[in-house]
Amino acid sequence: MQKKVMVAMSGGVDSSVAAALLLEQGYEVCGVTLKLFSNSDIGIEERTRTCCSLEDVQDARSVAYKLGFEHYVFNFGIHFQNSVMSRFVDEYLHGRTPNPCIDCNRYVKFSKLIDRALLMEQDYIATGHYARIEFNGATGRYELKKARDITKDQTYVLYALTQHELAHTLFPLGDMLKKEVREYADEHGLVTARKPDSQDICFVVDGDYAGFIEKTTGQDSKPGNFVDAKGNILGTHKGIIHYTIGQRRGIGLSFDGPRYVVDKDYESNTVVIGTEEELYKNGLVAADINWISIPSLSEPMTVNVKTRYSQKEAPATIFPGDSGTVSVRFDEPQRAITPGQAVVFYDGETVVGGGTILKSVNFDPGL
RNA sequence: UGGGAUGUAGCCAAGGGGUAAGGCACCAGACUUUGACUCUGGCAUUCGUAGGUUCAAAUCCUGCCAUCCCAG
Repeated sequence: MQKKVMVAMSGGVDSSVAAALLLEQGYEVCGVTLKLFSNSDIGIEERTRTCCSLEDVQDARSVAYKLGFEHYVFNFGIHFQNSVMSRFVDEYLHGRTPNPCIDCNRYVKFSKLIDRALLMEQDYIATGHYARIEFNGATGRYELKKARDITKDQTYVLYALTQHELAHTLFPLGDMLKKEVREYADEHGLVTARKPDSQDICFVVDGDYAGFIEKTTGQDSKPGNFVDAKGNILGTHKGIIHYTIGQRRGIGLSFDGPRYVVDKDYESNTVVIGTEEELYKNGLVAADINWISIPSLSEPMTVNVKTRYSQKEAPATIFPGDSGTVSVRFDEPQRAITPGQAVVFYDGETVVGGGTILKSVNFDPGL
């Protein structure tokens, strides 16, 4: 019998095409656009364009209308507020660098949306993400695999999906190139065909994420010292939330060459700056691990590792650690390993699992 | 107050008669479904200041000012 799928439609080109493809494939499709916040929530004018603007909802709705299926709007504002925005602020205040897109996927788009979809007697949800899901009969597990269009692969932001979520999710664009998606949208007259790709944090309109944090907390960020690795004071920073590890711009101090943020200390409110070389570490400890292709890690495993979005993977060995943590030891030192960011483990095309970086470490190279 | 040294962009700095290198910082674009990195481009009609010499002065000369160092 015909399977039912609810497509999460952002109002962009990808999710529009995803819906159209599923329809072609014979699914009974309905669309939903998640209302994640209103402009007043993020302190901007009601009319300003944002990712959850009325225009986007209307674009999604008009695609649904054209293709002939139902379209709903779910208000997930409370979930987004609790699980994404407030976490984002809290992480920054504690000196870490969060990745709100991953939180949104983990806590809102997949978990909450799947709950709701199942309640509405749907079989699946679908999104316009570039990734593939396959069931491995040998292990009995659902696997997350890289997209065919490797330049648009989004597995890095999807590592937190559980087996239950993967079992009820479809990624229709996993085998398509971005170019083909745009062409398809164009040929089928979808209004979203020419819309630009989204980027930046959706709830921070002008790129001023620090301003967002200050507005949310109602407090200006506290200035502190820039120091070098030896603790010498070099200058004054604008507040620890303005910096992330590996960052060059915004230090405002002049040296004989470029300097980068190499560490942040929340306790003393200091930002440590140093040279490019000082950014390299050969290991890290991660927590909050989600395993996908394996049930758990019981012995060391050789994998390829990404410590940030749009970064080439690096070979490493992962070791099970205390209380569910994982230690990662890289073959070669890696640049700017940043607490709060996601670390994702790959075995070829397949996502083994991933977690949140707790801290970078330097393993003794001799061991 | 003597003696010495130095003043070139926000910072460091080349240039010592022929029309202002470079680095850092900063700004703008590109790239990017997070923060970043990276890339490309921009950034001194003017060299502490006032005169003088010269076809031509950041460059030579003189006065003044400022800063630093050493004496006392």
